[in-house]
Amino acid sequence: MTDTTGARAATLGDVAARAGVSISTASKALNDRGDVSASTRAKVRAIAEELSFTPNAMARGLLAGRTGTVGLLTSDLEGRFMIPILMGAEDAFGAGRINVFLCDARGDAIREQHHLKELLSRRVDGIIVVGRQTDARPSLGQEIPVPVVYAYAPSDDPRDLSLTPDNYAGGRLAIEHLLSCGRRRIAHISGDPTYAAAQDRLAGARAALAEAGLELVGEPMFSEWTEHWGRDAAAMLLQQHPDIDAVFCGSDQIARGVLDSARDLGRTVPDDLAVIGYDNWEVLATNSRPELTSIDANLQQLGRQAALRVFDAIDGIDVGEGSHHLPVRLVIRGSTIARR
Amino acid sequence: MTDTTGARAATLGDVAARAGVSISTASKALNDRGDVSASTRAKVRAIAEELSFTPNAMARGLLAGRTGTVGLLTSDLEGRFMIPILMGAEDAFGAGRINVFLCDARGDAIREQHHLKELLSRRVDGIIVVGRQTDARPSLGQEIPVPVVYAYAPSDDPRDLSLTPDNYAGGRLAIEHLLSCGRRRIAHISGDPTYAAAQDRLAGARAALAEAGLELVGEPMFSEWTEHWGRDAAAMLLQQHPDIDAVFCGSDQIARGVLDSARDLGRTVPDDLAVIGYDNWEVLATNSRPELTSIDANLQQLGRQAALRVFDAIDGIDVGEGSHHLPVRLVIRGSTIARR
DNA sequence: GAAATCTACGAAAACCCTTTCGAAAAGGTA
DNA sequence: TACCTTTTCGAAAGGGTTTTCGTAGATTTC
Repeated sequence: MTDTTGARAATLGDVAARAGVSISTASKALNDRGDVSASTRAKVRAIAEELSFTPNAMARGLLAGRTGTVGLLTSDLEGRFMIPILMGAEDAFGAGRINVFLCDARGDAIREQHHLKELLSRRVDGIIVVGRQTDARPSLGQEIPVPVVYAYAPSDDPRDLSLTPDNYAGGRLAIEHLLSCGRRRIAHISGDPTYAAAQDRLAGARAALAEAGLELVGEPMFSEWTEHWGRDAAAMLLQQHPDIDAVFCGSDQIARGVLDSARDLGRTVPDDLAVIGYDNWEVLATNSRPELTSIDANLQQLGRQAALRVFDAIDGIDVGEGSHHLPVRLVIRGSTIARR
Repeated sequence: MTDTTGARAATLGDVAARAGVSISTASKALNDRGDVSASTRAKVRAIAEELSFTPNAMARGLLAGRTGTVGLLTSDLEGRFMIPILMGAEDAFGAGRINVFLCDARGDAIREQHHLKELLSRRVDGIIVVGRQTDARPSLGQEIPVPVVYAYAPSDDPRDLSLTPDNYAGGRLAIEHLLSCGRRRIAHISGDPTYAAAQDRLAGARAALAEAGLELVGEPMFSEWTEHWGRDAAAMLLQQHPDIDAVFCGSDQIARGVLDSARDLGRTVPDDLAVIGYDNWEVLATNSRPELTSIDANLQQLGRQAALRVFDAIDGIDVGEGSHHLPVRLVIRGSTIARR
């Protein structure tokens, strides 16, 4: 246990006293400001180094009126969508010498309010709200004295700025890819139909099919975002419509289940049946047989974007409002195109 | 975009002025301290509410010498081991009105130093260092003016306090469970042999076997922590030693691969072959056929513990030193015991 | 009615830093 | 020598809060 208790951190006053100069001179020496002789500057610097002086960010912030901190308010840390977003944001902020307060509300509105108050009392310069679904979530309100950006889950108030992945485009992209692979009889297995993500992806898929003069084979199948459901659904599907040549899955987990059932039923992927997933969850997508083609929502990029918007807002740049749908990306692997 | 720019947050002075009392009286009224008449207190409270006054935590911290913040220094946010630890810590801190600064060093020592300096300049009251492997990592040093606790990856300096899951006990537990299921011919497939986790689990497993007068069947197989390797290794293993009745896998991913190959080769799990994983990664463990028995490292608990230790250290309680190995837990599912 | 005791409030210090402005010292010019 | 410029430094304010201590007024006691 590192515990140098009692060893109070050195203050600027300590440095100044030790160097035999005034506090103001010491400050100027350390910050390259004002008129300080080279010798004095060097001396102060040396002493500061020796005492391992670190300016107190609070005292500094008190003066500047900015803290150089940002709050990251998530609904559900567990959710794997949070992590890349969080990484992207942390990354962007880190580059700008801003530190991140992490708060996990556990999906509880009361806890969220509580955390929000804490963040405000810490005088964060901005807030990013990360939701766990792409469904709209309640706005924190317009009364917040710092800029707020919503990531992944958009705010239900159009006056807020929200960044969310473009699930519609993702659905299109998936189908367009399958079509370009020569598939024509395409079915859709997805997760919980109450998720906006499920509906948006389906809508995109239908639009792309319609443009090609096609329709989904059978009704889209909804239930859970699990491998189990993927297996069960695929088994039913292949029995009812043995003539399908592709399945667009609402998630990689579902796709894994579909691959499993397809193998059980003697269908060869991708020759006989192409399978495309969604989310590009590497652990699942790159470890299946064959590896899984998937749609990647560029979440880390989304986190970066959110951070940059907050940056701009802090600098007084107007960053707009409304829901912005960020582009997604197709990652092609063996489940849709045979190797060589 | 919520942006009430210019709407400076209300200060205690504003409240006091509006209430027609002095700043000190206002402070006492809001903090239930000192002698304030009930009527004055009520009045101040009402005004504070009206102005939605939130005390400036910086100014408060400046005085108190404590910030009520803790730094969480991770090496690799992506790693899924971080997240539960982070959740546990955030949870414990949240209960104590402490906020968490999150810093991701991306596994880079220089970036870590950089973040450390930032945290110190923010005058965090304590630091938790979360590593991505259970291998010992370089200590941050003894010169840090606040308590430091290492979680998951222990520090290489025994004077530091480290909390790490007990992989040795995990290995024992896995084998003891297999033995109690009546298995006697047990093989081991694990990941990267340079990981302390791999070696510790193996050592625990061997110890448990030795106590039963048994040995591993064949040499333990090491390579990667992937499903692919699990499949390949299992195929080899079952060819070389068709008579094995159980496989202890170093990770759930490997176990998934083993299940896959076993099915391909016509082995029935668990009747014919028991499989046990490690990490209890729910997404993998509960979606396999059959579901996977696994060892859970209680990471969220570990995060909580780390937070509590930091709490204690902040309160001046000596929390000890050295590497502490936290208990792990067996989660039994269908891959080792047939349903009913 | 004077002295002692309470009660309620305010002034001011302290926390640590940055910044502005004024002053002193050093050097140069007429 | 008197005056001016340049350079270097320090005093002090300001930021928002908590806390200590002093004081004025109200109330009680003999």
